[in-house]
Amino acid sequence: MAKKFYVTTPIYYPNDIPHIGHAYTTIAADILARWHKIKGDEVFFLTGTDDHGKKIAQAAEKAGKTPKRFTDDLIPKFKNAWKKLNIEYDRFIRTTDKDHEKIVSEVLQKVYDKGDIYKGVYEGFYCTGCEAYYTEKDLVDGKCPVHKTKAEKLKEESYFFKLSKYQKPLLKFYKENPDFISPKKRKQEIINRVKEGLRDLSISRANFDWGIPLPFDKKHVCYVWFDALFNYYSATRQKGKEKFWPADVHLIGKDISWFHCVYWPAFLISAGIKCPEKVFSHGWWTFDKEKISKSRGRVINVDELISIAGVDSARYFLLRATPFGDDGDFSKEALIKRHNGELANKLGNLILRVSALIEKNRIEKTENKLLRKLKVKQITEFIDNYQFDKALSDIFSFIDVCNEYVQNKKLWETKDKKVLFELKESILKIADLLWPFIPESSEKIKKQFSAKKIKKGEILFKKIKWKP
RNA sequence: AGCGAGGUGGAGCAGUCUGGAGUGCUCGUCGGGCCCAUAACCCGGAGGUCGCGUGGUUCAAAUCCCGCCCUCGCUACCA
Repeated sequence: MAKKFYVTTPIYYPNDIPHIGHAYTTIAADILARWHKIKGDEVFFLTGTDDHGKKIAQAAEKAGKTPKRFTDDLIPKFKNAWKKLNIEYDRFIRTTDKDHEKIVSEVLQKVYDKGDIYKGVYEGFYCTGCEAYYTEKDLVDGKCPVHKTKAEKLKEESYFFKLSKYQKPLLKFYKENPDFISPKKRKQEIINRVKEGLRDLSISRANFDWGIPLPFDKKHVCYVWFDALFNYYSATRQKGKEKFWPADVHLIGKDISWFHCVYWPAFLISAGIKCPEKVFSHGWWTFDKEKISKSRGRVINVDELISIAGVDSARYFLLRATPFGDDGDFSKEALIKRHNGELANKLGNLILRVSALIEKNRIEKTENKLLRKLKVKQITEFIDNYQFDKALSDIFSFIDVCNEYVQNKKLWETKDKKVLFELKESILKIADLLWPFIPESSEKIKKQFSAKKIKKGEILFKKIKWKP
């Protein structure tokens, strides 16, 4: 029987422009999904948007639209970005989807009945200019960081989730599931903070209505995290999808690891639902060594990312340049260097020279000794352990071996049919392994090299001229 | 301040968990080869006291332990 594999990205905030950060998580999820498809697993890959919340309601009002209409208009931006990046997700969920709203409502009731939700008072510092609450530490000398006006301390009725009650169950859960928080370096960070104690969490608001109403008090709507996190679960309550829960991995940016590693399992334990297998937090990209900042224009959006060297090169670069989980630096120069040096000079060149030689000569079936030098087992292990950079490094080492092989065997003189066969088969294997990373190019290579008559093809990766 | 991560030839990394000659990779640089191929490919060289203490453990430390310096990240209702 086929194994199941369920991978998710966070649900993104629809008012954003899809940028390198969104793309990174989503590409990684796509790679994992494709990888498991190759292995023959039954795969479910979920992404989507978080449509609720006060900020959206306000932005919609400004635009003169209903919140629903406003978000409807924003969704294509994300769907198009994923299409351009060759992301093959199975479902695009929105927190406004009816099935999701129904599940959240049911779970809220369940957790309420259990006694884990109580009515309390939320205190915060309110800035009229922002029409938003700040925590004390956000304020600068008691003033709003944006408007520099004095923030008012306000109290508001709110429902709270008894997070404090789950400190011990969470610590127990982490102990019993040592790989739940990944990579390792995030684990101790989270555990130490949980050990310091947990405060109950406000999960409702009564001063706006763009959200899911609490089933036991319709004056309140569910506040962001409770609503948003459950998307991962509600997507599996559809007919035929039940078997996918619990998720095999939630891919997230390290900024939201606290919510996924603490709130999320606490909610699930309370609701009596199984917890996901793993939450993997990847690192952040800086841009030319500077922190990405929207206000200073230091952000790479998806269109820019693709325009530099194409989709496959962008996908390749993001996963090759930095260990998944560490921070990385993005620059146009670094991307072009990888594109030229690795995809064009090594892989592209190999494809071209071998296809040209085969076109002019013939191949003859033989035992493939060359292929033994490809460390398939090692590469498999790397990908299964989210070490994409190392997997790619090993695949490209084998490409080097192939280029050496052509050279050492002086193929253009000997025209050895058996050696050409070995190369052909090896290239097909390389294409298979690279498919999750660079699907478009991989499919072209496979088509070219499995044809009856192999011909010298188009250049796959054109070199890009670059002057720093 | 607390917690976490990192400091390896000119640049970027791997190697550290499970100690074994400073090993490896990419870029750059110098020299050679080849001409099938995208001025691509292949071979070889130069270049590092592996942040510091000339600290501890050990036959042996980039790797384990201690101290210090520097850089970066996280510190909760903010998606």
